[in-house]
Amino acid sequence: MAAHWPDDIMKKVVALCKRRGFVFQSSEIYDGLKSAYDYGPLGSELKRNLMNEWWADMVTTRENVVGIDASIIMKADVWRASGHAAGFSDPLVDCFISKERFRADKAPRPEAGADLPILCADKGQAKSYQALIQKMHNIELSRSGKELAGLRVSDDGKHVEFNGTALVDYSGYVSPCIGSPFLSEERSFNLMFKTNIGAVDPMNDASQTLAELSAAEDLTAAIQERFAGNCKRKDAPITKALARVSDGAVPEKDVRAFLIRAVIEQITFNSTVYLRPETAQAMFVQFKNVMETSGQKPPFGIAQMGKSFRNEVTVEHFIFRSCEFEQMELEFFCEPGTQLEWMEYWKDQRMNFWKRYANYPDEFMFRKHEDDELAHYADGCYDVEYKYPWGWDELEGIASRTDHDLHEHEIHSGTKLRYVDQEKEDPETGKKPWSYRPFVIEPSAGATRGLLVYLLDAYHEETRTDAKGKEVTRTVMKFHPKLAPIKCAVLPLVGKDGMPEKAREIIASMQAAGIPAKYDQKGSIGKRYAKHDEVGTPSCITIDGQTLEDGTVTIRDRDTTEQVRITIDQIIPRVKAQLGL
RNA sequence: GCCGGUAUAGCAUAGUGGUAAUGCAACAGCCUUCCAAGCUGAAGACGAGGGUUCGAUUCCCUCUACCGGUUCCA
Repeated sequence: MAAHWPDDIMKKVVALCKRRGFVFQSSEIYDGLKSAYDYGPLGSELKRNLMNEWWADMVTTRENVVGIDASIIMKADVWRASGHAAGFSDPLVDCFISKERFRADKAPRPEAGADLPILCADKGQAKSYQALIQKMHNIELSRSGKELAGLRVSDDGKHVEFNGTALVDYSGYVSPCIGSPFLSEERSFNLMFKTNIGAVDPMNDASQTLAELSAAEDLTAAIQERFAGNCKRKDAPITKALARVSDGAVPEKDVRAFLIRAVIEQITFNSTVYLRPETAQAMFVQFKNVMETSGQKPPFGIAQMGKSFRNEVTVEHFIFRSCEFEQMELEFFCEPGTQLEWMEYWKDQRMNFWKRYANYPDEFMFRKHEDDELAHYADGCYDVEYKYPWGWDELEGIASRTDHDLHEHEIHSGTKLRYVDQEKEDPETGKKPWSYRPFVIEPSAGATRGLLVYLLDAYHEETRTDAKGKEVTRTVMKFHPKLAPIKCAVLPLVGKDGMPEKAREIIASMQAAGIPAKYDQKGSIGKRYAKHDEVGTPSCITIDGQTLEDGTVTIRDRDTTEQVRITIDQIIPRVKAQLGL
């Protein structure tokens, strides 16, 4: 944990966010909505500042990167091509004993005839699991320390046995945590937010159709009759479902529910759209349009910032992992063979970016993905990690995705997604021109995670002794001036003697110079300083009696609390310099 | 999801089977010449639903949300 943090840093940051209007819980007056957050007056400024910095760094200061702003609602075909519709529907399984939830495809797979020891965390847990299994299956496993023995996979691999008697069906795997074979059915993980486009709710049609079909004696025949037209299409949900049923792939008891589900899917098929689970796909899908209209050619990038939506297995740590989040992504298209050099380049660029605005740059690091951790199409991936209060965790992923995405969209859409290089020879044929699908480097950052990182990085508590000898704590958010939601506060020392008027005058001149300055007259001067420390305002200008006499003001630094007296015409250049304008 | 914990005003704490107190903050005003000063005033809460009860914020159940663990991602 960083030295500048108190123990309960998360609690304090969350409280400050609410108290000062950075982040509120969504739908709070209706009891709140899980894992959704609203950014208040200061939070929306902070987020906008961060995202503007990213956009400036990635797009407006580079000749070979252009931006897009795509629709959040995208056609289902996009997600079938990207693999999100299928590949992300990971089969999840619950262990009835330990209650853990895990991915079936990642679980250990003891073979036929193997013993199935259940390994618990400690003796107490072993005892309670032993009792639970006895209650559920009426068997007593032998316990040795924290291990329970007696179960094995039958020789044909179909059952879990105890003393030669089949107890339950064997799923082919056991739970990763304790090795239990007492598991629920596989259920797919609903990654994407699905919705329907169109003014008429497709559920009207679905319920009507189901009411008619469910009256039929032979459901399969009734479906075939009702969907005769759709059944001719091989990729129609109803066609696939009927085929699975006739293959016997669906257990008898589940057939009816399975078919009813397929009917609903068929009816909603054409109106189904998804909220994007990542901003990346639009950049692949619009690759051709963007390249042709912007005059770009590889190496070049398409950048996008915006919201994405995922149903998470678990949401946690405030805004760190939420269902609705905001991304800042670049897809950088380059010549095949040059991708790893570009990855090194973007790694540096991105790490420099995060460190630039941080008080503690050493709390960022790279983590290289091991080969077995990489997606099958990727040929390299680094995460930028931050040292959160709960440990190192991800902030940005920089992946080398080969030409996988463009390739998939070529296949699914039938549109060529290539660049034709007139100057170069195709390495395979040796002939000009070279038509290739660019390889892609993808630096994909979480904007809302970045926000959390800088909230944590900025949070400081300083204890000092006040005039009465009492210990007081100063909470100060040491935001980088570029990120600070309020850039400068102008404070009349007291609300009379022409000080407010003078302050308003100064604010008007600052705003005319492009500095968003805020007026604040509420409460004593000390309170106002404390409040602006807490929201991270880098400097406060104070108008006092002397201002009216000689045209000087004091300017106070947030981090040191030191004040210097300057003339009014020095204010703008000084504040501008601090903001890097 | 699951396990454990929590839920009283914006925040922090009281308290009670007969609907709630205090401090800070916020708001209006007065006063105030540099680091959360003072005075006055007004406002604001028992997370939601159900049950037991004459009566529930308090006891019971359910739900919702949050925090900590467990697993997927930006």
